[in-house]
Amino acid sequence: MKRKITLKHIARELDVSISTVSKALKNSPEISKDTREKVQAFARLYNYKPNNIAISLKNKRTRNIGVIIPDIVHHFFTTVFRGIEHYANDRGYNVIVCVSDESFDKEVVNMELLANGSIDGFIMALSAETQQKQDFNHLKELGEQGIPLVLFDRVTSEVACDKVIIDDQAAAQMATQRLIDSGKKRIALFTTESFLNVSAKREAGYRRALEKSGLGVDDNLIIRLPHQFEEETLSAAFFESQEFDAVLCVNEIFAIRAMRIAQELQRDIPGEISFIGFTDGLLSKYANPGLTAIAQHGEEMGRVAAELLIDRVEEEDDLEQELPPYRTCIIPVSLIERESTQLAPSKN
Amino acid sequence: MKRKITLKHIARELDVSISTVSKALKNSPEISKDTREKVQAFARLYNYKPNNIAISLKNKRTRNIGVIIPDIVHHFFTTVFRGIEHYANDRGYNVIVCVSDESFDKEVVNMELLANGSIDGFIMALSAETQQKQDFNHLKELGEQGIPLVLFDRVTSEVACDKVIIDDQAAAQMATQRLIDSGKKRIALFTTESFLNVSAKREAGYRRALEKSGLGVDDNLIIRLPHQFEEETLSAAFFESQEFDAVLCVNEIFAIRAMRIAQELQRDIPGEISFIGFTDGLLSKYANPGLTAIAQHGEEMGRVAAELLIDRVEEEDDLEQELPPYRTCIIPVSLIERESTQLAPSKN
DNA sequence: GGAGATCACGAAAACGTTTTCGTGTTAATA
DNA sequence: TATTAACACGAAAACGTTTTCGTGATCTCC
Repeated sequence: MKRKITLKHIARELDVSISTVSKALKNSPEISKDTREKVQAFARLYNYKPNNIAISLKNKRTRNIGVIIPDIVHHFFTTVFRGIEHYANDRGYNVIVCVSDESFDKEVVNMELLANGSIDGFIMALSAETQQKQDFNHLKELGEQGIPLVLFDRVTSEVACDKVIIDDQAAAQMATQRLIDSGKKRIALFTTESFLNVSAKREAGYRRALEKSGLGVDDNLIIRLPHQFEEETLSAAFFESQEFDAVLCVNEIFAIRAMRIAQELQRDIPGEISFIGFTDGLLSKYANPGLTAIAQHGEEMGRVAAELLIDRVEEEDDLEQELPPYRTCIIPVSLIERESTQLAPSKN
Repeated sequence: MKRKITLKHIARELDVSISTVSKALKNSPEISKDTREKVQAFARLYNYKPNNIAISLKNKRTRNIGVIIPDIVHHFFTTVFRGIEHYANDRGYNVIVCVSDESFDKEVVNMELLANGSIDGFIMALSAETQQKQDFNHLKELGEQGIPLVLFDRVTSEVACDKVIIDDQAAAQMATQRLIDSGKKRIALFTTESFLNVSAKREAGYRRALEKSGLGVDDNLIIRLPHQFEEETLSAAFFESQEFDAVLCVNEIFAIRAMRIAQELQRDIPGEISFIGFTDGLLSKYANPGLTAIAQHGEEMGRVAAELLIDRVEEEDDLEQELPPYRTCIIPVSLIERESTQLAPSKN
């Protein structure tokens, strides 16, 4: 087992000083051509690679970024993650992931662990519990410590930092409007408890579209399902007690389950009932019939988030160059039409 | 912006030495009760947290583990990842993820980057390209450098290390046998190019079941689809040119697509054709009809992989305690029955 | 009251780099 | 030939810890 070789070994072997080796490897003009070549040849021969940890300690920069997400087995988050990872890698950064499991405590613990030198900045989406508690002290502290933070998707106006979101309200309004345009009159909304920021905004957009079009909102058509979805919660009963001709769902699972119940009740899709779901994931694509979905372009979101973060991390190196103000990027959504709807062509 | 406080700051402030502070914080009996309490109070007040990087440099242990997977937007891999992450966190480790995108080069580059001090060991599944090239030098080098490695799912016998797999052959054989037991006589196999280790093994299991039961293998019933699945590849033509009454698919997507074609051709599922797919993911669960699937228990796989790795990492600390031999853990699969089959009760 | 033990603490090396600031040698210049 | 400049390199500090070892001061015991 050949141990890793260090500058010190090379120096001793070649009978020069550590500083000379270090400079020679960086091609410093301070070192003679002869010595440089000798050192570089030796280094290559023994496959010398500098120790990342030592460099991090010296530079106070790790080239690691911390990503904290509520769940990893979740199509949207993994999509964002892929965007982050690709962009970060291209700029020479590695990604450390922690999963909060929607728990406030795990979020705090994980962040504190990483904040002590392991990373140069954070990218995260708030856990459900954090949004419920509205406790953001751990995030505010980052600011005081000078650790950059980018929030995506699940954000809060309580903390000042860069953000990347979609315009949930506009997206929901657009989708609802498209259903209205296609002739639907009674549109239901399947959503979650409203402490989730995104759900609240989507509901607002849904309401707005109905009001603007003069159809008005019937609160009986809005049903709120628990965040941790249980199969029985969404039952056929609702389909039989209420009349509606379209459904907007704040996520894929709700939509898929709802479609299945409709099929069991022999309702025609999209004729009798149309369905649109948020988040264009695997389920939407492979459902039968295919589910019309609002694509959030997670990969693009991740790319932008990583770019904002790394830019800020690297700007901080230039001491006292004043930092740009915090930005909020809005990633445009798009509506992917499939068989669960029969929409008129878009006006745009 | 209050900068992070260090041992040196505390020492200066309290007019003691750095060593005293360090020991006091660790409750060393060498330090008087008075001094300990004074130091600890001060540290708490200023929220002192030791710098991870400095500790890593000192201990030559980072408490990070590197995970390299071919794709993150992939249900099975994220499931494994969740198992790794949870277990690692419980033991005080963080996880750095890199995605190889099924590319040999990215796999090598990412590993080299992390191997220079950033991590204590690797957990990985081979990229498709690596399996195709059969080039494992980057993995063998890890061994020489004394960096522990655990391979899962996509493994190779070429490198000596701990491994976690499912018994793909036995699983495929079991599933095929169950189809036979339920009265099916002509069972098709939808698989990928065979350079993927797992596909090859699953095919072997399929063949074995058919041969043992005396049905024999009809090579016309085996179709090989490209790994990067294109919609058109799997067409109705096959359904019309061949007669078969069941299909075993090496992944979910193939199965879902196949079911859909069968439905379009008005074939009754499971009456006329039954379907079983490998990997029990979201699609299997939410398909209509639900897809009977072979569950690989990714989370358990991840847990075991992380345990093997961390055990080995920590054993290496005890110098010259001889290391245990490499182990291969086989995670049992289970068959999740849904509506795409009508199986007789299992014999076990 | 002196020998040895115990106590409480500090100095310094070490981990592997980078970087600043010498310094001795050689070459160019007046 | 004396002065300076350029050159090529080394010593040492620094990043923030941990840990070994040394050392004064106090205490115990005969």
